[in-house]
Amino acid sequence: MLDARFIKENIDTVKNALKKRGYDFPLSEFLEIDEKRITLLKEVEELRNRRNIVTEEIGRLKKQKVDASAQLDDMKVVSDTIKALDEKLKDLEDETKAFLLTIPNIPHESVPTGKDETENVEIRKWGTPAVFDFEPLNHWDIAETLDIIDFDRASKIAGARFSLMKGAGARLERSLMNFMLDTNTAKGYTEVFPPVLVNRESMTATGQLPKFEADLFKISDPEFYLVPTAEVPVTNIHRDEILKEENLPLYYTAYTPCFRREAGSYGKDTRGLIRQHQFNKVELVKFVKPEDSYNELEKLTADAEDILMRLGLPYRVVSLCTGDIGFSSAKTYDLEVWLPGQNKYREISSCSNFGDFQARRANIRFKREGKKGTEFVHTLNGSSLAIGRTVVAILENYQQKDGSVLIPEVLRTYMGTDRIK
RNA sequence: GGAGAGGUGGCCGAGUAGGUCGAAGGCAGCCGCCUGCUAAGCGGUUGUGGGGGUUAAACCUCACCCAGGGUUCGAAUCCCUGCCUCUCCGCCA
Repeated sequence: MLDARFIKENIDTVKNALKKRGYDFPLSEFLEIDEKRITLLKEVEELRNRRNIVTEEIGRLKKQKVDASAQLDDMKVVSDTIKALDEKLKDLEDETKAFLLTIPNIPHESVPTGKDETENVEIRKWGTPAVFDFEPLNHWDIAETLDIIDFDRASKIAGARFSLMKGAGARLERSLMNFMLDTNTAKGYTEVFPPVLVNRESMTATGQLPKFEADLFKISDPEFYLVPTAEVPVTNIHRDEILKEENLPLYYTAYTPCFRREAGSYGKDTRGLIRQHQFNKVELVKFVKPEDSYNELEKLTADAEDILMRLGLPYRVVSLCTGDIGFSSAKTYDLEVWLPGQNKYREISSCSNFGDFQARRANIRFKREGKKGTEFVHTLNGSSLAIGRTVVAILENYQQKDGSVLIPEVLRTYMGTDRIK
């Protein structure tokens, strides 16, 4: 969420930023409503002030047993007026709030301008895609041969876009979880294991709601949303809190399953593990001081990259352009891992700095020592990594001519073997 | 699922026959004083958000005693709804 006052004072900046994103908002309409709101607010407050004064007087008069019926009658009218104006005011407040909640974040100046994913900019590459002396297979073919993922039975149990990991496949999934969490906690991230059903407020705080309801699984009676990423519950850990400066930055890492409707992706990645309704992910989340957030984004991205390096998986880092970054994000780096089965790089992690956008929605502030007042923190997060896609990458990059798959060094103690065959 | 109790400031904890309560008191924190140092003691001070105001302050004002409604000239205090916490019974991994 952007600050209403910031919008008012920087109308052109906001307009341009949103245009770069491909959004066109009736900002002047917003300003009009907001101005009405302020005018009405002043009016109501003045009436309240008067009521407070007279009401006090009535108290005094009554105590002295003096007749106060004139004041009483007066205030009855004033109170009715306040009530009426309050209703109007609430409408205007709701309107401005609803408006603010649907305006995306302003991209950072370093974000490349572009209309869609074709204009994202490659920042760096790591590793060299292996050269195979045979035709590399897709991960689902490898998995079928090794009997470690059962897609047919998964669709019997649940439906399309679900998977049943089995034997070494299930173990690989679990090994990756543990490897990632262990690596992250060794770097100072605090491990948390949060709820994966959350309330509406939490989804609104991180920006999934109100705009992207269609992407979410929801249950009713009682109402809960299934988290599409650990970002949601972990960022909400500190919702409505005032943090101490000395405690910043805060680093968290969390494993959670993630649930996504994948509405509108019919026909895309229908086979295999790439796009599932339920997948596992280890996430990194940071709460930092505003002046540190872009440096922290680089460090967070490096921490996510480190997982890929340790696994020996070739990847590249892409800076998403203004037309492709997410709604809440001010800047995003995607990590794309090399997939021999598809002969291309595919997203495996997304690392973002949200600036104060989520913090304002979630009301997460901090207090500087010796300064009065509070400021919003900056929030960041990134996957380290999406586990399903990491399984895909390992199967495809480490496949051998005989159909077996080598296990990356760092996973062998977790897997209890150096090869799946 | 059934039966009860409760939600007040950073924390503890007063305050319910409605009025001068943003809220006693204590603790913690901050600033002074005192003291050889520390402790104790003494005095003062310390919430958040909005609107206005100022170069910036000061300052003025509105709101906030879980949340949302209601009654009333006036609500932390009364009524309703919701959320959360706790205790007992039942059920359950």
